[in-house]
Amino acid sequence: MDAAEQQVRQKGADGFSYSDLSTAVGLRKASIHYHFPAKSDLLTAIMARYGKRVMQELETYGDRFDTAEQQLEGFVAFYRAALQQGSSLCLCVAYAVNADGLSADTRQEIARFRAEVLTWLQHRFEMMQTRPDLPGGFGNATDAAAATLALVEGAQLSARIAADPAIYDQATRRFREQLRRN
Amino acid sequence: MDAAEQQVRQKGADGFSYSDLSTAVGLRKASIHYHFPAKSDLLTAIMARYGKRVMQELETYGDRFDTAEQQLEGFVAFYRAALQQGSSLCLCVAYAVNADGLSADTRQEIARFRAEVLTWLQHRFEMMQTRPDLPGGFGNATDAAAATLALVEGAQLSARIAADPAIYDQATRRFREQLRRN
DNA sequence: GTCTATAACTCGATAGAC
DNA sequence: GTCTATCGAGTTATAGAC
Repeated sequence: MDAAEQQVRQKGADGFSYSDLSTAVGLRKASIHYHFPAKSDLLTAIMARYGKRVMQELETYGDRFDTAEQQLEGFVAFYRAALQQGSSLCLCVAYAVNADGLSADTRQEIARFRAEVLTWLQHRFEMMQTRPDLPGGFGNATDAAAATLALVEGAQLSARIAADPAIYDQATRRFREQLRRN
Repeated sequence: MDAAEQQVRQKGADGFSYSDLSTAVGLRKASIHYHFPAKSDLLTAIMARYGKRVMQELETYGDRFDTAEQQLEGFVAFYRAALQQGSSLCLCVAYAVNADGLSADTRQEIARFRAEVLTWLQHRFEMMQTRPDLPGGFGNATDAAAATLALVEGAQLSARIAADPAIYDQATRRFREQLRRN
């Protein structure tokens, strides 16, 4: 599953085959079909595991960072780390383009993960709203959550197309500065 | 090429075949190969035509809108219109996921287009900077341009995954309000 | 320019031995 | 659980008649 996740995030759901995976893990195609009979089973399993892992990571930010601003900074940094050398994307971004070619199960897993991330983001923006003395207003918390997720995912895409992770930093700089100003 | 562009924006570069295209345009596969010998030729031609068309559209905004703010609002609306029913993406977003599977020519065409769009955006933010009396500061113009492109492309992705164009409006609302406040 | 026909290959998936 | 072998379908691309 590690190998499969890597392949999806680098080349998309349609961009790798059981044959590619076979050489990557040193097993034959048929052996992989034993564990994941259909490719959609594999794609769904990867997405479920990915979502669980990411949310577990985000939940630790409450302990590791004092303020909502720092937690949001951590969020931006986490998506930056996912870029690696500029070749890897967040899994649901990698899935997005071929969305209608995915199974209903996979799509549902994607939707569930995105809803959880949006809720997480929204809570952080709500925490900031309870302190109206702060300079950097981010407006409605739900809108701010949607905008933030779009920004980091769009920044990942930009960095990927340019094959330059620094593009991610550039696209998110303004937002990060706004957090620090608070 | 209209049919091919539509297919790419709906299903990605790897998500359609000459066979699909064949039924869409009422010609046989071999006839399409006559015009575009290799698929990469077709993908490059589509990207070049798309980039030219979009930039021509953006250039008209100077006449149609008085202020930089209005032109940027037009930009956000243009990317919203590209979404259609939530099924269609900006062409370079559709290309992005499978970026390393594309030919060097296609990648170069994508890079050229993105550079032109970023320059266009940057100029609008620079126009706004010359009026420091305005409330909504967008910071460094180059950063703002990168952030804006990332935002609208990320918003397209979010709307697409959710199969709901309204998500695009939500993710871009804050930015549009900031423009109107100027 | 468009067609039929087909080459050469890869895809996801299965059968059955071990 | 992993293997060899293979099926049927789909893929890009080409040859050659019209």
